[in-house]
Amino acid sequence: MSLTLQDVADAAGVSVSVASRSLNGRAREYRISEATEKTVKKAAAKLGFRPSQVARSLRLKRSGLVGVVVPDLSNPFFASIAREVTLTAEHEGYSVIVADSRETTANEEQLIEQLLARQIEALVVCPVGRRHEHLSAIDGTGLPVVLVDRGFAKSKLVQVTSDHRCGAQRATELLLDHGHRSIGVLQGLPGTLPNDQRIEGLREGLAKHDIQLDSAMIAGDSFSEHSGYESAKRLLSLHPNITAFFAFSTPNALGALRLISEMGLRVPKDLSIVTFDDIPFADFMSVPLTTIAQDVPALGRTAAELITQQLRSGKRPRIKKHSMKVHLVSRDSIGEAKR
Amino acid sequence: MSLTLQDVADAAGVSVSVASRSLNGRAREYRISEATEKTVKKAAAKLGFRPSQVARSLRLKRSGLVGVVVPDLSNPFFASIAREVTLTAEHEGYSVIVADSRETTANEEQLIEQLLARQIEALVVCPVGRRHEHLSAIDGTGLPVVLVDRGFAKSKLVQVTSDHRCGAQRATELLLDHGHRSIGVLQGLPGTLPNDQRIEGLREGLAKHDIQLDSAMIAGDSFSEHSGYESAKRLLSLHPNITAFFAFSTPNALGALRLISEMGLRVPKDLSIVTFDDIPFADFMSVPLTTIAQDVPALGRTAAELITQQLRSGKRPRIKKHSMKVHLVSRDSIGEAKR
DNA sequence: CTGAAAGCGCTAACAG
DNA sequence: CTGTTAGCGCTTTCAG
Repeated sequence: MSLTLQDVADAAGVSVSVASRSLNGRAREYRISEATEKTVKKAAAKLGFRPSQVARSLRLKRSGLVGVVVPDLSNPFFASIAREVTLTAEHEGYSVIVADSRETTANEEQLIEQLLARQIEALVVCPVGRRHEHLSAIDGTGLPVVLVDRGFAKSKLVQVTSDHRCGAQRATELLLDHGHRSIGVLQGLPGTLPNDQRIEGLREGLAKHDIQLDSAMIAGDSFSEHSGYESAKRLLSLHPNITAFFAFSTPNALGALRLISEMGLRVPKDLSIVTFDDIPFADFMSVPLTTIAQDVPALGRTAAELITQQLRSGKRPRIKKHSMKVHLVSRDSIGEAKR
Repeated sequence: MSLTLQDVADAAGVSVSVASRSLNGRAREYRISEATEKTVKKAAAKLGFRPSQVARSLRLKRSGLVGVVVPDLSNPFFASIAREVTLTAEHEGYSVIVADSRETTANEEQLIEQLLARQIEALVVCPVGRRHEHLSAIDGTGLPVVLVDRGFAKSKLVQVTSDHRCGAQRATELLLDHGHRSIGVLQGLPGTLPNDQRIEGLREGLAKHDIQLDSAMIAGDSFSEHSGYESAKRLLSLHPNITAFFAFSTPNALGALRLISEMGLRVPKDLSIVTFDDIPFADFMSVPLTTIAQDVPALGRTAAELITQQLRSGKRPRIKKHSMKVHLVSRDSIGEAKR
């Protein structure tokens, strides 16, 4: 099959050790004559020698592999995170194995198991759900683990998430500033950190204006368009006086938008809407959505940095929870509340 | 560090060979007593033994790794392809290493080199550019290689692409049927198969109506929004009688759209537009773009199937070029040409 | 039915 | 300056 170091050594007329040392740029260290080094390198090049990383991994006990687990790689949000990790990993001489958990924790666990068997040196995961025992267990092992996006409030894991609380607060205040007092909230998956932190921000935003959070105004069970549509429908029928929606994800908002247009209403004339996340092509939308945009590449980049730091230093980062700034993108989906 | 088979063997009071055989479900084959098998499995479970894939790979000369190289993982198109490959690979017990070539062939070559060093068993790549010698070389090695999206007309590589020609032909005829005779073409990267096949389809569509392709009506040098904007601008100034644009990618179309709105014109009243590809959220756009949509998951799935077939049979597929159907998504960006 | 031992391709002591 | 050799963790002949 493929060439081995022995072949190169033979071709160069040296021993494997010399060949190994020459090719690994350690000729100096071992005081190998420049001539020999050249010969070896030339032989390797001529033969098209490609050292086996697996043999290397076994010997060095370093696989040079980083695992990335996301719930859905076709979602631009996760793809972007995976990309950032991949780019820095490549830069650092690592390769990335990506795994797609298809939004289920069982898969997530199983895939991580596989990754560990492959001797990955670090793991970044965008967890699916609310359980994290399996992740904590790995972290306890000493393997660097970084969580992205979905974190867990009460865990010592290293995690990087957007500042959902602050973002939600701003969104809320924005609506309040436009006179909205009856705000329908289209939430995502309850129990996840992003969702719950946004609720928290919402509560704080309202509190600033001395308004109590009314849980009857919250609906939704996932970050999907379907959930947005159904929740908007339900809220609107229960509370016809609603003047604005706060959607926790763009799909949620899109669902609401669909309902609104089906009802023959207009945004922002009849109903206002603000949403979390941002989508590509937002500028070309018929309803230019005002959103709280996450800096997705920053999430990925920070995770990657956290990983490389640990890989290099062998030490855990001091700070466990990393919060990425969000920013308001004002478009045109918020109008003045009618009284 | 982590446990070895020896540890399990010790714990179970057997030899490594028996341990290995028991855990690999080959107890029967080796006529190991059920009792011993159970003991071993129990011991392994209790210790939390995880066999080292790298040692296994070395011994078996099978890494269980598939390489995927894309130009930009954050692009939903490529992310979706990567996902499909990942899902089937996972299903087949393989893991996927993804690499992001950042749209340059030099990176692509280098990353593939790394993947080969990792002893990948198959490679799927969405090539960046126009060169393919490096890919053909690998293919010659016997390693299964499948190209997706950007193919190469004159190469014996296995490739799966959309039926760009047929799609372009339909788009062209659609425009012609609406009376458009002066059509500006916003092309992508010339020299790539998708681009050139679309030109071909365009030519055929026109030919059916006895119209000659006028290369002066074609502009553009990449699949980017910038190229779309600039090309539309140039074409419109050179040929003010243009009544419709045929954009080769959604970004190209978006660029044109931006120019059109800057000029205070309306789609489809003043100008019609049809585009290739499809974007998520297209239904929510202010200009509902009529497009020729590719079946992106199908591209990825087919590539994955082609790979698994080869992995299983060890044989090259008979058919090299695989063409995926495209379909017309009629929205509302084409109007009747004014005369 | 079970065990000893070789060897996958590489690196690093150790010995010249 | 260079070569010999052990061994990373696993599977698989080959001998019992």
